[in-house]
Amino acid sequence: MNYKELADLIFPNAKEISYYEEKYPRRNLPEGAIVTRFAPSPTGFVHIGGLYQALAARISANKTGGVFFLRVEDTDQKREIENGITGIVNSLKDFDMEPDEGMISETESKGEYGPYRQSLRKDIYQAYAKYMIEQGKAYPCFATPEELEEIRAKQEAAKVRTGYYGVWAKYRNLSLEEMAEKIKAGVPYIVRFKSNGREDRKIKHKDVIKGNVDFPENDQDIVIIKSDGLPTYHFAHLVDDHLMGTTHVIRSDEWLSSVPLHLQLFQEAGFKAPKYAHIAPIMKNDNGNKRKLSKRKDPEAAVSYYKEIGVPSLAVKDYLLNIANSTFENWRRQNPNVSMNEFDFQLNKMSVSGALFDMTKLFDVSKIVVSRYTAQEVYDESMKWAEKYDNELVQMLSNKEYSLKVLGIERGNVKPRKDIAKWSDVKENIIYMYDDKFINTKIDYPYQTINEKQEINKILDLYIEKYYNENDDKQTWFDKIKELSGELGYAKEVKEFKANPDMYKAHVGDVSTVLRVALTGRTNTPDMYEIMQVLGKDSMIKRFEKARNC
RNA sequence: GGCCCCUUGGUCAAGCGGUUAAGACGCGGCCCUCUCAAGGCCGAAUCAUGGGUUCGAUUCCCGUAGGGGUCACCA
Repeated sequence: MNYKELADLIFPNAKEISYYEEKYPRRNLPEGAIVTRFAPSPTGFVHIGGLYQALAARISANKTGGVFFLRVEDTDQKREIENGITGIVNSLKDFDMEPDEGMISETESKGEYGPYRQSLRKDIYQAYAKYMIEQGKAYPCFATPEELEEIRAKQEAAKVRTGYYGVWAKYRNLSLEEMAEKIKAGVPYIVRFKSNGREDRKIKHKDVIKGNVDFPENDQDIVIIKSDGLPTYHFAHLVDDHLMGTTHVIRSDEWLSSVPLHLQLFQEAGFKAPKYAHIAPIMKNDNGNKRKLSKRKDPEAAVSYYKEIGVPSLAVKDYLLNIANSTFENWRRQNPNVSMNEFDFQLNKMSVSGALFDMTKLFDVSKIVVSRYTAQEVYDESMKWAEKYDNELVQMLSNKEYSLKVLGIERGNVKPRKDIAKWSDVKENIIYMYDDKFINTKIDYPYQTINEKQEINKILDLYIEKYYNENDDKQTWFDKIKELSGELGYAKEVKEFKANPDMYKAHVGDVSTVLRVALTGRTNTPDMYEIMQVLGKDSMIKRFEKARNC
C-alpha cells in the first residue's frame, strides 16, 4: 500500500489535478492587476461590513484593471437560507457594484473560472484532496465526535492547547494498511491536512492592511474534506483562490488568525499564495462597549436597511469610502461629481482598527449627495422609494408637474438646499405644499411675536389685497412686505427695530413670520418667495382663508 | 486561559523623532438685507498608562491597563 493506492481507494473517481490546472489557465492581465473577490455565505442578508469589503475589492479591481468576482461559499448546507444568493446579487446591484465574474442569480453565473458556487465544485475539491493524499500531505481520520470530545477534555485537564495536532492526532500515524483496512470495513472518516508545522517556530507575514504580523506556525491537522464530501472553508479557499487566480484576498479580520494555516496550505500544495488584506470590522457603541454590528440586534447592520429608509446607495458608498480612506472626503469635496473609480484608493491605507458606525455622519454625507441632485432626480428617486414604502407619498408625487416645482425650491442654484438625507424625509419636507393635505387638515398655527387674531387677520388681508402680485420679482416682493410692515406700524428693517424698539410694534421679520405660518403652518420653511410662486395666488387665498377661520 | 491585533478630541481621523497635533461630523457662539437649511468666521475638545532609548518622543522599544479577534466536520 502506498499513498497513491490510498488516494485511489478514497477518491476512486477523482480526476488528476492537471486536468483542472489546464482547464483554468492563468489569467492574462496587465502587471499589477488585482484579482479579488467577494465570497459570502448565503446565510442571511448582506451585512454592511460585507458591503464595505466588497467595495474595497470592487474599487481595487477597477483601479488596477483587474477582476472582481462573486463566489458563493455554500459548503455548510445547514446554515443556508432560501434565495440567499439572490439577496447577495441584488444587494451588489443596488449599490452598483456588480461583479465581473461569478454568480448573477440563484443558479446562473458568468465567467470562465466557474462554477462560482462551492457546492458545485465538489469534484474539484476532491481531486485536490486526492492530490494531497498522494503527496502524503493529507490523510483519512477516523475520529468520532466522541473521541474528539475526549481528546479535548484531556487537553483541557492537562492545560495544553486544544485541537488535533502532534501526539493528540491519534489517526495521523496509522499505517497506510490500517487506514485502508478501516476504509474497506466502512468506518466513517473525514480527510485531514497533515501539518508539518511546529508551534515553537514563528512565521513572519505582511498583511496588506495590518502590516507585519508574526504568528507561531500552524500545527493543527485541520479537516479539509468533511463527512458530507464538501471541503471546509480553508481547503476551499486554497483550491478556489488558486484556480481562480486571486491575487488579493480581501476579507474580514476575523480571518487573520487563520493566515498561518492558509500560508502553509498554499506552501504544501505548491501554489503561489495570494496577498491578504484583513479589514477591521465596522463597530457599534453599545452602552459604552464597542462591538461588531450584529445581524441579530442591529437593523442598520443590513444593507437593505438603507434602502428601506431611502438613503441613496451612492451616499452609503461615499460614507464607507470615507472610513476606508480618510483622504477620500477631501477628494470628494474637490470632485463632487466624479465617479469614485477615479479616486486613488489605497488598500493599505485602510484603518487597522474597527471604526464605530456613525449614522449622523452618514446622513451628512447623504445630504450632500442629495443636494447635488436635480429636482427631476429627487423626484424619480423619491418616487421609486415611495412606490415600495410610502403610498401617501406616491399619491402626492403623482401630481408630477407640481411636485417638480415643489422639489425644485432652492435647488439647482449655487447654494442648493441640504435638508434631505433620505427619501423617507421627503414627505415631511414637502407635505404642507399640497393643498389637499393642507387645507383639510387641522393645523395648530405656531404664531410667534405677533399672535393676536385680529392683528394677524389684518396682515393677511392687507397683504393679499393690496400688496401681493404673482409677477413681482423677489426684490419687489420683499420690498412690498416691508411696505406692508411700515403701513401697519412695524419696522421695515430688523436693525432699525433693534435700534429703536419702542417706536414699533415689531419688525418686518415678525410680519413675515405671520405670512409664513399662515401659509405653511410652520415657522421654518425654505425661501418664502419661492413657496408663494409655487403655491400660486389661488392657493394662498385658500390658505389665508383657512388661517382666518381657525 | 493560549495566540494574535489594536489604543490621537464625543465620532471618523491626518501624523510616520523637533508641528501652534490637520481636516470632517457633532457641539457652542457670532455674521449673513424674513424664518430654517446651507454658507462664512470664531471657539471648546485628543496623543490610555508607567518605564526606557534620545539633546528631544504622539511617533521607536519594554511592561501595564483597556478594547477586539481567534482557538469547530461554521464560514
